[in-house]
Amino acid sequence: MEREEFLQVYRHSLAHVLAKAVIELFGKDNVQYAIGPQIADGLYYDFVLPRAVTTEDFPEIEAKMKEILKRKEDWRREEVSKADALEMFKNQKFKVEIIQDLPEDETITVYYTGDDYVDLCRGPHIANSAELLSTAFKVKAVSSAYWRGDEKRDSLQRIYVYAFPDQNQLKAHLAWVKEAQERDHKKIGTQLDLFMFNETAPGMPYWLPRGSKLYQALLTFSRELQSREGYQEISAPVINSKKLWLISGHWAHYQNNMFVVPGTDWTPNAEDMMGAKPMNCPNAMTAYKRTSHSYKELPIRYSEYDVLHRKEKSGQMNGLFRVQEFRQDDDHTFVMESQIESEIENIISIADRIYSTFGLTYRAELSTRPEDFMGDIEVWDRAEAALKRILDKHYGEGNYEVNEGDGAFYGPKIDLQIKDALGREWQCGTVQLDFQLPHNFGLTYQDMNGQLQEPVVLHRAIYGSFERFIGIIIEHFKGAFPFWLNPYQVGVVPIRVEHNAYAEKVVNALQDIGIRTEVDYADKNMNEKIKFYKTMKDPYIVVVGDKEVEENTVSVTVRGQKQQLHGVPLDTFIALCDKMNRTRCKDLLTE
RNA sequence: GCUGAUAUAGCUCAGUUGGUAGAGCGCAUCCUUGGUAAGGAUGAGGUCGGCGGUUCAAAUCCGCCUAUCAGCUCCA
Repeated sequence: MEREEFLQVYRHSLAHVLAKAVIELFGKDNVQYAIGPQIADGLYYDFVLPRAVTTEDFPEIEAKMKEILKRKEDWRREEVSKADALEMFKNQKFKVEIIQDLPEDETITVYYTGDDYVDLCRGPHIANSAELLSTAFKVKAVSSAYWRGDEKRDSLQRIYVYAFPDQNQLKAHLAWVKEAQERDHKKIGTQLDLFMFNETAPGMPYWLPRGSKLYQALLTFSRELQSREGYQEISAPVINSKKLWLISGHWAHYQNNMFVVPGTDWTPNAEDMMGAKPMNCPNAMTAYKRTSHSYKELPIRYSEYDVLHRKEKSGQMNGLFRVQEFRQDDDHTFVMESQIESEIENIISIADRIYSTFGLTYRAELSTRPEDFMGDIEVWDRAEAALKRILDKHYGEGNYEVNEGDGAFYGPKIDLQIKDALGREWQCGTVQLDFQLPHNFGLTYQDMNGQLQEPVVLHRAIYGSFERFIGIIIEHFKGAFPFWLNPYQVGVVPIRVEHNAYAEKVVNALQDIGIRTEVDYADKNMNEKIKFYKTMKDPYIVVVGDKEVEENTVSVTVRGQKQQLHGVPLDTFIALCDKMNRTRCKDLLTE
């Protein structure tokens, strides 16, 4: 905790130093300074400046900050009235706005750093700049940000600074950043030939032969698990006419994010216009509605892996993390209100099994009723209470976050944030209750008294989207995937062409039990073959030559290990692969 | 969409103040018949993201467009 306080005070104080440095570099009358909070790895400050700051300015800014610290100026706290504060900052539009938003009787504090720089601030701060001399900082980046995060308001230049208590911690952090860059899934994706993009389809990945195999392995895993839990897979049209989107509400609320197909006469907004689906829900409702349902059938779980399209604003795309075409491991479960709790419990247990297979831990977040909610408040209350019971039971009270008022207008939700090997968090899984869509589509079931009731719909995804999830696990595993997931699981290397026949026997035996195997029969140096499979991070590379042919064995090189296993009986190796494949274990077994 | 940046061979990148392109890896052919991450030789491959402009001359300077990256905002 002491370290936390230290970071807060120092980083926050450094933000003032950054602002002071920028003002000195650009001239007091040329700078509007907005706000400068501390963040996870340092701080930032937002400015309006006469020109764009570039990376070439960074050393100068750093030098100026150091120079300011060396002046060892005293920091002075002063309390001022609102009127005084407004007068004091009359040329600073953002400060004026902040002050105006404060209550009339609020005591406003300002901090002086030396006599020539003052900033509106709650504090606390250091007493003298000398206290910052031992800290380590480095300008990280500059980017634009909107005033108060609103794209309709002023665009500001945000200068980010890494800040740590000492050089070693800064160095360690920079090393971490470098590690993250090396794990970049776009880079590894190219190296391993998993996927690509083309200018003609922005944000729509091409899955290449190797990437496709990985994709299919994830799909198979999901299908296996879910079919055992009573999920029934369906597939539905990718484009539907406007009629459907009017019922679901997407035409009114989501049209900007939809790829729209004009009708036969190309008239805008004509009745025969169609839209590519951004979500599976409306078609799942349609499938449910095809017939009448009894309470005895519920829950009905329609899982779906269809391709979805969502139009993004340019500048929003980011490798596989944010795309315009993707597939979710989606499901819509139709339940009675009384079944919500047990159904969600089951979903969480599936999520546990999926995430733990990858060695990913996660954290749950509950989002509750927003102000503009729709439906019956009592149903909301009961549903939220049920969700809390599940979360308390599963994670323990207080071991999950609650975002009050952050739910969707149609129902509360639980989001699952997974944590990767570098400690970064990603939102993947989501479980959302929906009281609205069943109503819009007029869905019903007959209860035991023969009365028509409206089912509740549960939307859920565990990987989230395959695309994003693959991006995450590429970085999590740094491209060295577990055996069951790797595009090719075994690479076979015959030493000379005379060994091709035996190699073929090995390949066939592996393929017979469903092991994805590649082999190079070409008449070339074995080192080249091994090198390629190593580059591709194949978990096992099997070399066969005279000795292996004679003894019916294989020589195995295990990914990430120096020594090889010689004279492994072929049957033993096959059994090993089979075991690893079936158990989906994370580590590569050697015996 | 906004701010900044980038776009040269399949990949990773050079290309100095404007004088129409290079390297390494990869690929092809031949030699080497190899026991675990680069054996040797030769060769193919680029209208320098697209369209305009300035200039005797543009990968290089200017404008517009497209895509991508770092962020902001939003999201799976």
